[in-house]
Amino acid sequence: MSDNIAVRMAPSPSGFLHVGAARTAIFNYLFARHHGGKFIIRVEDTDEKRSSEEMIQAILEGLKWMNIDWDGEIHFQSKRFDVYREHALNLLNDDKAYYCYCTPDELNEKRQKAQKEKRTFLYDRKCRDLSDEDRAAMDAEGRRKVLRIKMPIEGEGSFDDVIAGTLKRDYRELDDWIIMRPDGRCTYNFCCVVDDHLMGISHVIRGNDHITNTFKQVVTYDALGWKRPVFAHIPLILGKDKSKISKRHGAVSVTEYRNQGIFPETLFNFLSLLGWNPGDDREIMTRDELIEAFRLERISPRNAVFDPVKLEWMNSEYIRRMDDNELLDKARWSLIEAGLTTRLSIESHWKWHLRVVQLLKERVKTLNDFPRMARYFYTDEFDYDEKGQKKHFFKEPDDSLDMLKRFRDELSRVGDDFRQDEIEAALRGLSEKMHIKPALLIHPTRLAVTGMTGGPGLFELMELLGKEKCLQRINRAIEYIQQKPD
RNA sequence: GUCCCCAUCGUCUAGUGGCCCAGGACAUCGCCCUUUCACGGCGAAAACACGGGUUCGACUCCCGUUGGGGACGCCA
Repeated sequence: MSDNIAVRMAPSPSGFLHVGAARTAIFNYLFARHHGGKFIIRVEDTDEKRSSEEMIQAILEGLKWMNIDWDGEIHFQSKRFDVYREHALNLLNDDKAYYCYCTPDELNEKRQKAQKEKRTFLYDRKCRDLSDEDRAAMDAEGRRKVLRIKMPIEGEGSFDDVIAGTLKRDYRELDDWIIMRPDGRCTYNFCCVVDDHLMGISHVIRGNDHITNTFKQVVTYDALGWKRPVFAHIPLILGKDKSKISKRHGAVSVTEYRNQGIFPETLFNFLSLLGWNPGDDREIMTRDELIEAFRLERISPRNAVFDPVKLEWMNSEYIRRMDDNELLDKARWSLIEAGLTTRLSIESHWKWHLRVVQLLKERVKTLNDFPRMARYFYTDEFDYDEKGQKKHFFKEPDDSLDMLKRFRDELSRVGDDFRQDEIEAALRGLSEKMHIKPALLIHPTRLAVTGMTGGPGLFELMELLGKEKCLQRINRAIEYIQQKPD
């Protein structure tokens, strides 16, 4: 019923997938899938100076990582100049465009003059009404020429936008812009119209920084006798200081979030909720739920600030809901990369590593938190937390030493399978004998065994570490306290 | 500067004239749970930018001010 729905993402090759572009892609994707329409990718590389294969690959990789799939082949505008030229020339034949012989230098001079006089620069249409003789003379001189479209000189242009409503603009603020360069390559605004029409794009969903372009583009549709698509200009993503998000705001490319240990599902979910909401209180939503709920009309017209803190929270929600085995499968790489373990170890001792992940699952926000918080499971090389040692080792060093030594001796009597209930019984038994609260024993022990003041339950953590490791680390702490001159 | 857009808690937002002395989420702060850290539970603080209208009644409609953003290329 809606098989005539088609949308596109039109990235210009910038070298990486920006979160703003990613969110535009997501909205297009969600809209297409909701309606069972097509989602096309068209690379806007008409300016070959600024394009390269690597840059395009980076963008495509970002999309693939977020599992955003597109329909059909990827289109490259750089391969379609002939098509654009043909339509540009049609406009010339229909007297809806004309050749302009003004040089960039002349134009720049006028532009600067206008700037100095605090006027908006608009092309003065010097060449719009050149006579055939004038043109012939210029051509005879071999002067370079561009093709400009004839925009209405006065009156009001307008178009309907799903998000912003009816937008109007006085034609006196728009000039006859260039549609084709001297070498026959057409420019963005023109190529965009031609492609959107030829590719059957029904809805143009893009950033609202394109609104000015749209006034130019709708005139082009009309001049070509083509039906306008539906426009939906989505608000921009802002940084913390409320200016358009950029590198100085921290991470802007999806790759950076991947490197920070954020799941693609999280970023997808988070970005889809920036400027849009399903109309109820849901926030953690599966892709299918998002597709089902997505409505263009519910996109807010307001710019939105990107909040990385909420992104991390959302990621922690995904972690907690994830199956343990799957989580280990994802976390293993950061553990390996941090040099804490090896692929072989994880594969051959899956159950043990799985236990590590289970103990940390409730406490991490990103995949990168695993190596940080699991260090002591993998290596003896860790320092004691600064505040922790002051409080649990050196506040009453003699007491700490006494407790640690007595607990060590209790522990050595626990069976070699070192079950957590037995460890706990040993500790609580000792605390009773000493007439002290268990916590007084627990804190120094935790610090001795993990170097940290927080973490998973002490007894389950010790069981996983094993008897030998625990005794060894407690002894090490005892020496550490004895050696430290106070 | 000109033009366009926007304006609810710090942030993301709900709200389309009475249901709102404004609801949810993140963050913050308390309390509970607890060996710690988290999780979880309960609770607190926190917003309709301002000024005029319209209306019996405005967060919701209109105008203006202020603030913010964007666009002003032979870039996309």
